[in-house]
Amino acid sequence: MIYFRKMSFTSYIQNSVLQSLSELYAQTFTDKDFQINETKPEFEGDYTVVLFALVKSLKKSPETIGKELGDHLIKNYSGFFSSYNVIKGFLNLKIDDTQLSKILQENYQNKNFGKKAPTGKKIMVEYSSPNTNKPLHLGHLRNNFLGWSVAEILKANGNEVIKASIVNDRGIHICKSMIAWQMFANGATPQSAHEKGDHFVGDYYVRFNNEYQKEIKELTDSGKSEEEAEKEAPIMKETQQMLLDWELGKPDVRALWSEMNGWVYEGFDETYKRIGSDFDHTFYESNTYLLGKDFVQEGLQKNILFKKEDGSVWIDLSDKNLDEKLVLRGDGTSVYITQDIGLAKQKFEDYHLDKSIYVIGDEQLHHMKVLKEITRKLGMPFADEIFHLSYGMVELTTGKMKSREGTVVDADDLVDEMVATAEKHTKELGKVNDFTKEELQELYEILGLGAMKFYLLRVDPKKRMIFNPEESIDFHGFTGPFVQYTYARIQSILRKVGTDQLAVSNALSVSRLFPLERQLIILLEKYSNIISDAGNEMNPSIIANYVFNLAKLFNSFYTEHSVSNAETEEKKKLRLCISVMTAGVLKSGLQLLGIKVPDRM
RNA sequence: GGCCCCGUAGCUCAGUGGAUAGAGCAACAGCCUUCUAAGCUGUGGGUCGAACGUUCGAGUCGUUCCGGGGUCACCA
Repeated sequence: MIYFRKMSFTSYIQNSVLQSLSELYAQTFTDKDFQINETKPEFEGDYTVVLFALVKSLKKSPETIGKELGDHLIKNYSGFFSSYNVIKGFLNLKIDDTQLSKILQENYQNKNFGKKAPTGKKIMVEYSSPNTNKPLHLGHLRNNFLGWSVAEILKANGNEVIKASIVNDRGIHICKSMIAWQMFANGATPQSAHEKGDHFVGDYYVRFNNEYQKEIKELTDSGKSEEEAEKEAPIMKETQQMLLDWELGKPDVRALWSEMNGWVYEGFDETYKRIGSDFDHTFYESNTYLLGKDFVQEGLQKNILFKKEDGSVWIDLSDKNLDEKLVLRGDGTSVYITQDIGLAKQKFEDYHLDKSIYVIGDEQLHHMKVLKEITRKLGMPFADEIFHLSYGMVELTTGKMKSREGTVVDADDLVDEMVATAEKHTKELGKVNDFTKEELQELYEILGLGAMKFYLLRVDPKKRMIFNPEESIDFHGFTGPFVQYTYARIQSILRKVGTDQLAVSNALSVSRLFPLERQLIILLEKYSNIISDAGNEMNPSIIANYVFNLAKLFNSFYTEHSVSNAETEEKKKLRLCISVMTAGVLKSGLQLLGIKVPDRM
């Protein structure tokens, strides 16, 4: 039986204030007539009602309103509020300790605390979307972590979520790797080269570009213009021919294509498995690139699309401040947007989606806007449920990552480096010397990936971020390991004290709470709202910030108050409950970020 | 040039229109015989890019400008 709380503190306070206002002043108010904030630490109280906006309609001073409202709340909700004070237009309310104990009592063991009841909505989150001509890099990591985390956050908000990826497995870029392999590999395979498949294929892509540049230089040296050279370079001509052969389905080309893509998928799978990315469905462009042509005919009939003299088909988006956009070439072949429209439609039809989310970099904002507008003009019912979750590019201190210039931070290398750093720190501290080799390796992975995921998810997705490859990602402060450490510390308490007595006694009879105790319970109570906010904004950084603040507050509590040597047995029980619940929320929050927790570190 | 995003401490970032703008890193000073010091406590550090405007109240909303980035492909 999963237990979902009906009302958070803030909505309870909001309701009680609304109720009190109407009883006091015989007027109707809405939640826009006042605000509820957390009380600033320098004032006495937990939550603050900001009253200024009420002054006009009530024609009373804010102090008077505060006094009247405060008295009324204390009188009518005495079990909930214990005291109040008014400073200028701020009504500071203090929540009764017994109310806090009650919340703790009811939820400290609830594994689903903060999660929402089913909405019945089905949402697809498409992310990752790699090309098969090169390995994954830092930018893909941000995409993968973001997509995975948003999917989990949407699940926590009660939605059914389908994680999907579309693999760009066809096109000129793969042919480049294939041509270079034919020219230089002498039949080598990832096995014979002892290399991960995606890196192996990626190396031939780089090889292609080197060769291409060499040919261009030779041609320009012999007097050709740069433009001519680019067209005439033999290796490029071969590549273009190969793409044509691929589209015709020439068996030898298709066989090589399958084999090389297979190598890449083996490499990708290894990386995905290690970083914890998974997909419920994978689309392949080789299967979808012909989609979307049927709507062209339909659009032409409805006069939404028009044909130019050369036979190419266009849509006019000038009324939406966008230009004309080509949707079908003169020779009848489709362009990128064509298949995107087809795939969008297929997704909604095959999966009966309520919403389709695309996790794609902000460089494609325009493209996604066009896609949405075209589906709208074509009258497709799902047009408004296409959502582009755009995120900022990851750049290096030295500028953008460019695969051709070798300035790409490789995903596998970075993971290795993070895990190695975790190993170094762990060995220096020497707290887990009794671990087996396997246990140690698992710990390093948990910590290294935790540091990396937290680092990439703690900032607002839509902001571009700058990564300095010279400075390793930190393990102190606002980091994954800091939160993981707090969790491990709590496990240490539980090992020492044991939780047996909690199971027996249900009643928490502590009447007075210390500031840190009540602050922790109040912060824990907010987790539910945090999950909602993160879901509404599709923003994992809200979770990351929350989980950090919770860990930080717990660490203060930890140094200030002892659990095992608590002043009384009742205090001990209370603090055990706080510790158990904090650990649970930390674990749950980190899980939404794709980060695991260790029992010791 | 049109459209979109960003500009907060030395660095990386928080900050639903509300009180004296906050963290982490870096710097400095303390705290391990007691549940894990990957921690805790404290100090210093800011004309919130600039100027007007709306408001009882602006880092937050509006306008203009300055600086940075993206995009405006018959590439994906």
